[in-house]
Amino acid sequence: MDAAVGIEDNDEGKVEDCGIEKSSSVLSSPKQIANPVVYKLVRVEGDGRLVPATDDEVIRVEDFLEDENSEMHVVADTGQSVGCISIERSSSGRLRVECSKGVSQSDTAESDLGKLNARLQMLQEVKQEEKLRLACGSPGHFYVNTDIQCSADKFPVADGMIQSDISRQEVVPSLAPSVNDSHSNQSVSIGQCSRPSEGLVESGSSTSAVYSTFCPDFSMLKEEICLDKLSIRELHELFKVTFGRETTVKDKQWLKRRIAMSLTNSCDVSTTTFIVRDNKLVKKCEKESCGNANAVLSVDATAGEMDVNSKDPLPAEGSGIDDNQAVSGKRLRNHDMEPELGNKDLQTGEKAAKRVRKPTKRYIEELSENEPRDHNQRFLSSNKNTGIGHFAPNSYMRPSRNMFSEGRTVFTRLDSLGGSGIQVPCVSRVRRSRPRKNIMSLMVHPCGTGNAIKLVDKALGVHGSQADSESRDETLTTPAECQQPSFTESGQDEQCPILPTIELRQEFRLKKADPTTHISDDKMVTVPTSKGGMRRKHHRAWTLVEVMKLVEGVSRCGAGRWSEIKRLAFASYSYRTSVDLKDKWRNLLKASFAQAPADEGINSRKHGTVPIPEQILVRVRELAELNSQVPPNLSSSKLTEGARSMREDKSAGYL
DNA sequence: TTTAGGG
DNA sequence: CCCTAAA
Repeated sequence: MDAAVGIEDNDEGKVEDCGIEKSSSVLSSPKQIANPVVYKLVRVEGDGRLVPATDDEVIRVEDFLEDENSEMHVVADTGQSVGCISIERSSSGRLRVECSKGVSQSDTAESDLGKLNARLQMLQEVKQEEKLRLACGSPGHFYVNTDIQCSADKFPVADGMIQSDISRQEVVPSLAPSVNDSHSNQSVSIGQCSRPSEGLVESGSSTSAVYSTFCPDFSMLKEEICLDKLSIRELHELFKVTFGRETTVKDKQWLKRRIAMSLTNSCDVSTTTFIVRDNKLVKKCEKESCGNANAVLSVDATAGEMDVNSKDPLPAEGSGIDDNQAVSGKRLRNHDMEPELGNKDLQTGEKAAKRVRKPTKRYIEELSENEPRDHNQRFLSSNKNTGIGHFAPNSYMRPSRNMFSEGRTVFTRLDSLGGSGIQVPCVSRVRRSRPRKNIMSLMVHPCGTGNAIKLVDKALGVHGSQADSESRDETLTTPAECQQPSFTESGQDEQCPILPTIELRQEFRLKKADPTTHISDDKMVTVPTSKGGMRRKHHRAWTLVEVMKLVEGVSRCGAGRWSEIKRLAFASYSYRTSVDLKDKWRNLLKASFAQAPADEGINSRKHGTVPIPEQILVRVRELAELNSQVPPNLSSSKLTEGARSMREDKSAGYL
C-alpha cells in the first residue's frame, strides 16, 4: 500500500556508500561505531511521511534472512569497503541486520552468517533470472540508473563480516544495508548508506523510542532499498516477493520499473507517524503542521521526494502532476543519468498508476493481514489513498488468524457477492500472495520511476511474441539464451528506447482478476474437495531458473534429497516445497526422455510457454541415468508410442 | 518430517 | 499440483 523504505539519516543527501566511505577516519573511528549507519524500515506515505514498518513487513524480510544456504559466497570487495554486516537476533526472535562502517569484530556467528549467505544466494538467484531475461532480449528502456554491474558471484555485499553483538540496536532498531560493492556506480541507489548525522537517531531520543515501539527490531538489507543497485536476480527476487510470483523477465529495466511502479502506487498513501524533514526523522505531530516542511526523503536520492502537504487522499490528476513536477525539479544528483524524458515519463506513469491500480484479491488478503496490526488508522487512510477501497466490495476477507512464512492460512471470506454473504473458507499460502508491497516498500525508490514499468511493458508487448501478458513474464524466455545456467552477470543492459504509452500491463493483469471467480491472476483455482469443501490449487509456473536450480541441486545432492535441495537451492523460493521439487523432477525426467528431437512447432507449444532448453533436458537425462533413475514407462520406448502420449510427455518439457 | 507414488 | 502412505 505504500512504499516502505529504509530511512537513512544521512547528512543532507550524502550519497556515499557505507562500504566505500574512504573519506577520512570515519571508518575505524570509535565514533563511527557509536553512531553507526542506522537504517530503519519504514513506509513512505504519499505525503512523504514515514510510518514504521509493521510486524508483517518485518517478518517478510526476516524470511529472507532466515533461509539458510551454505553455498553463498560472501565476497569481500576488493579492498576499500570496510563495512560490516551484522546480524543479530533480538529477543523477539527477529533478525536484525546492521551495517556499519566500523570494523567489525571477528566474532562471527555461524548461524547468522548462514542467513546472510542465504540472502546473498537469493540475490544471486534473482540476478540469474535477470540475466536470463536479458538474454532473451526483452526490450526496454530504463530511466533509472542501471548501474548494477555486480557479477553473480560478486555481490554488492562486500565484507560480510558478521557481528552478532551490537547493543545499540536495542534502542534504535536499525538496519543497515549490506555493504555495497564499492566499485559499482551506485550514484542512484535509493538506500544509500551514508553517515548518519549525529544525534539524528540517537538512542533514547523520543523519536527513537516511539519508533522502537512500533517496530522493535526491524531491519533489512540494503539491497532491498536500492533498486538501481540490484542485480537482475535481486530484482527478480523482489519481483517475486512483490507480485507473489516468479518472473523470468531478464530485463533489468523492466523489472525495476515494474517494482517501482508498485512503489509509485503506494506513494499516495498517507497516515504516518513520522515524517522526514531535512533528512531527519521527525515524529509527525499533525499532518498539517509538519506538512509544510517539504520533507525530503533522503531515501532514493530525493527522487521520492514529495510534498508533505499533499495528503490528498485521492490525488487528482492535476494535483498529482504538480507534486511530481515539483519533485522533478528537486531531484537531482542521483538521477543525473536519468534522461530528462525519463523523468517526465516516470511522473506521468506515476500519475497513471495511481489512478489505475487496483488491488487484487491477494492484495486484499495481505491488507487484511496487516490491518489488525496497523492500529486501524493507517489501514483506513491507506484505503482511501491507495485505491484499496476501490476494489470490489464482494471480496472482503478477514483473516481468522495470521500466519507467516509458508504456512497456509485459512481465511474466512465473506463473500457478499450477490448479497448472499456466504462465508467461503479458503486456503491460501501466504507466500504465494500476490503483491508483496511490503517488500516493495522496503525499497526506496523514486516514485516517478513507476512509469518506467509501464513503458517497458509496452515495449514488451510490442516486441514480445506472446500477447498474453500474464504468462509472458512467467515463461517467456528464449531457450537459446537461457541455456547456460551460469550465474554470471551478463551486464548487458541494453537500453532500447521505447515509446511512451499509457498502457499499463499490470493494470490489465489486475483487471483480469475477476473478483467473482475463484481464479486469480496467479492461477489459483479452487477445486472441490471430497469433504465438500474447496481447496485452493495453486499453479506457479516453473521458471527456467528454477528448473536450472533444480537440476543443479539434483546433481549436487542427488535426486531424492529434495528437502536438502530445497534448502540449498530454493531457500528463497518459499513456495517451492521439497515435494514440488520432486514432482518437477519427475516431470523433467519424463520430458527429458520423451521430448522429440525438433518437431515442436510453435503451434504445438502451449500458449505462452517455452520449451525447456534441450541443454537442460540433456542434463536431466544424464543425471537420471547417472542415478539409474529412468522414467518407468519411458525407459523402454516411449518415443515409438503414439503421438498422443508423446504430446503428454512433451508437455512436461515446458515451464 | 521427508520420500515416493498415485491421481 | 495435491494427497497420502510409508519410512
